[in-house]
Amino acid sequence: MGRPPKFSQDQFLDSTCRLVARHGPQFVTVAAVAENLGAPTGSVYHRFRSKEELLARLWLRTVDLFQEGFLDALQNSDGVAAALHTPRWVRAHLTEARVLLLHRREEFFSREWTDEIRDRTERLTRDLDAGLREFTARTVGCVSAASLRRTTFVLMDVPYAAVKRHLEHGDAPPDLVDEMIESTYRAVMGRLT
Amino acid sequence: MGRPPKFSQDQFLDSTCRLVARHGPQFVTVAAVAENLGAPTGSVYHRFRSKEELLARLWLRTVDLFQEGFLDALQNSDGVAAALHTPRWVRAHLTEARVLLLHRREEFFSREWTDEIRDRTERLTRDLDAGLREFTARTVGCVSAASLRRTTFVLMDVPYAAVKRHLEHGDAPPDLVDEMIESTYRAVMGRLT
DNA sequence: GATATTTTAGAGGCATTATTCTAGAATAAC
DNA sequence: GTTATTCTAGAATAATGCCTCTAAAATATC
Repeated sequence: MGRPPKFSQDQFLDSTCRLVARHGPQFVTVAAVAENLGAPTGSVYHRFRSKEELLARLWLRTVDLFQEGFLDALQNSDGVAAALHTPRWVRAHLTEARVLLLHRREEFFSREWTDEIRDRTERLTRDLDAGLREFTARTVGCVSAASLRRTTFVLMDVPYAAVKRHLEHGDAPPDLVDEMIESTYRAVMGRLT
Repeated sequence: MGRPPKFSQDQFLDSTCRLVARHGPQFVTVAAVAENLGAPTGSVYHRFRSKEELLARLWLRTVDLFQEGFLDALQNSDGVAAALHTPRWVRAHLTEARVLLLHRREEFFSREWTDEIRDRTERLTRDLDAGLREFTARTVGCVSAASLRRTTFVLMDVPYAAVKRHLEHGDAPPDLVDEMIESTYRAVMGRLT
């Protein structure tokens, strides 16, 4: 009952996503988010308590989207496929990729000021950590600090580095990127794979 | 002649550097920069036309500091040494490294609004580009788009990625980082070195 | 159709923070 | 010592942008 909503929570998140991808979080204003959607500024506050909550939810939604596929690849494929998940995901989600990979979490929200936001954040880092540990144990054998650092490097840091330069230009990463990621993977992980 | 300055331009830049390293550019206020130095806020405007100029000059000064050593290594050492310049520089300049490597240029200034700022920015990118091209020509032989991308990857992207995770925690990068950078270098550059 | 509820719509208040302004202090040149 | 100059000192001003508030609109329930 009541007047049916014209603008959903997701629509505001989509609008924010576009603006963040284009200009970065610091240049996003509540007025711009609303205008980009043709909504009045006040309507934003019917869906989100504050600008910070809006940005936090955009961040969490985007990490969710990325991480789900990554963890799946980590469990059900070999290491190379998991390492290549990043460039593939980026090609399929250019806008979201710019949001996720060109900015740090602190640009979106500084403290967790709700139980829900805090829980979701913690769950994401815990799941990622667990996935990496499980993969390391299965692939390398031991989960020393060094071996964990090594798998994190080849599965996350290097793919991120390879893709970043292209995202900054607004381009999709070329095939060469996949090739370099794979070479790096084999070099650092050695004969273990 | 005139009253001798109590606070120099560099002192304001140092103060800004500390604050940016700790909290990021978006949380730096002119009042905080001045207070951090024990200066009145108005004095900032005796040295800089605006907050944006202050941040722009900090960025340029920091890039200068990094790039000088990097280009030197690129010309006078082998590729591995050039790739290892990043972790070494980071260890020697932890605060400046957090400024340079945890933030993008756009967080400091968006447009070049002075001839001087524009010229310095352009010179920096031109010098870097020239250095990378020269190195690629000398080491690989040809300077195709692919070979240039490859050298950029192993000399800049990978070292940056390897170091970033540690900088976020405020730690100096461990030796393992150098080892991974070197492995990656040899793997991607192949037998050419 | 009356009422309760939820939303649109957008103007206005309010807080933060960049910038300017005035007064006075410190120094060099004469 | 006087003057011109440059700076400190910090209060006053102005702009930006988050958030709130009131009015009206749209719908479900009775």
